[in-house]
Amino acid sequence: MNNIKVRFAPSPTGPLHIGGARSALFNYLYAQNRQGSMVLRIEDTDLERSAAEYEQEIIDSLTWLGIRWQEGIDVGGGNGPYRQTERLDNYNGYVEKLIREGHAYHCFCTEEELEEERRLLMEKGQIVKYMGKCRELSEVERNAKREQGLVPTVRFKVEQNKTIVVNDLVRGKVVFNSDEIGDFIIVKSDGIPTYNFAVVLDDHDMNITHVIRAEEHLSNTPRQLMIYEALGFDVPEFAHISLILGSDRQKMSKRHGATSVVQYREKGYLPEAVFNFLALMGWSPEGEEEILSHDEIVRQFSLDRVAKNPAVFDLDKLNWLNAQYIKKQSIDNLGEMLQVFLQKSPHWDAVRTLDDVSFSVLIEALHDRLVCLSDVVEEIEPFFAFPVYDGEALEMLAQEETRQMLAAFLEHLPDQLDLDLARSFMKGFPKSVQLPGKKVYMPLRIALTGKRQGPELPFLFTVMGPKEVRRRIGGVRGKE
RNA sequence: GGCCCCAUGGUCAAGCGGUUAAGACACCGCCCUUUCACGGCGGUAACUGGGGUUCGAAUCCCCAUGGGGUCACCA
Repeated sequence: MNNIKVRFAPSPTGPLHIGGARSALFNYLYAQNRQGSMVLRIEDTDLERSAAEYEQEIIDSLTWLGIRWQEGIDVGGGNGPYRQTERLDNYNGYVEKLIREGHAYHCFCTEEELEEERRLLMEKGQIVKYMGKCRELSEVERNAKREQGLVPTVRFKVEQNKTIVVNDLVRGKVVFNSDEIGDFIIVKSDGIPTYNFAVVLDDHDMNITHVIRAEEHLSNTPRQLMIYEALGFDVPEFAHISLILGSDRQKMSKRHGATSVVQYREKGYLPEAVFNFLALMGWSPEGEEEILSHDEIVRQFSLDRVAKNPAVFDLDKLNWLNAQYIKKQSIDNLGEMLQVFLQKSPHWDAVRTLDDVSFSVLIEALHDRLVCLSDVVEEIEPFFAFPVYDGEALEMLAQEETRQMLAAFLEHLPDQLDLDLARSFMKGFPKSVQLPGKKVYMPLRIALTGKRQGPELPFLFTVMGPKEVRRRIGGVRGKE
């Protein structure tokens, strides 16, 4: 055990996003690979948008994915509390220190004033930033403002013309100049610290050694670095991983379809598949094998192999991976996993009354056909839905040849069927009626299901049982 | 718009000065299968452009172009 410590620090303003999950995953993988630990911290300083229910949902999503942490909101640890709104007392000392040492000051500018300033700068084509109106306010002036009822924010005083270098583990040196950055707010007028401030304090107080987060935070990093310096903190390592984009190369958002982890969970994606898939978004293993177990990914993970370019979310590939993971499941296991989806089927009553053997056969028939678990609802249709015949189907069934074949079939069909029996029977039947397979299989399939495609006939027979098979074929023959 | 990041097939990506420029998904074809799917085999398809550096550049540098991010009392 070394002292490597990472954190995932979501704000509970919505369900866990695919991109957030990927950030969490990379943190987790890095920590696991290096025998370090991980912290889950909730950044809920946006009182407006944060909601308690999302906190639990995020925890559930991470847990579902198989991501674990050693310290955090739900498991505790020696650096708590892990919810920023519960850490307010921790921040005060730092604010006072910054003000005392001239690194920060109270600002009484109103929203309207700030907006006006921005508008003016925009018009003049200058850099839009806070110009430091309240920077040199005297104590007398400040008291006057307070008496007017103005509640101040606290701004960090940005030293001008300083070069700030972010040493990024995936991007290398990234250079910024402080002139582009205006004095920024570190404590809001409601007394709550802003993200850029709280994140530094918490990462420091929690002994975070590696900050692995999405690239959208890269431009914020110089601000944070200035705070680290003003407070005399050691700076952690940074790694900014690029974003996940939608198919139109824009940042993933709701209009790109399912973007939250729960949505994939509900659709019936396996956590192992999503885990594997997310790992492959921006990271690549050394070998050619891309289907990798949790342990294998942990073993191989390294920030050196994290790509710098953004990645378009590839649903096709996720689908393929998920199908692969489904195929790996044993029949029993798959049957178990399918229960909750099966219950949503209109044929649930029929499914639940199946005996164990027939149920296994049903699952075996579906095993290689499912992309995600929810597909099962559609895939079991041929087994249970009463056939509906279209014109083409009726035409085939009306042929004399077909009618005779079906009559013969009914005669030969055993009264007891298991999968092996059904297979051998189907293999031998065409010969026994001296017909080519072509004249037998497709008409039978159509008679039974009304469809030209679907599971193999022996599966159909076995799950339906001889009685139901007779009933359906009898029904067809009744149609004159 | 300023600043920052990025740039290899449709997508994910390997490559880190000398390769016939991997592999995966998707797509197409063939095979297996008297259905569809699964599976097997094969195929189409890429270094954004222009300048340098170098004996030699997908790899290094510069510019252009394109895409993305960020400039909040959001994180």
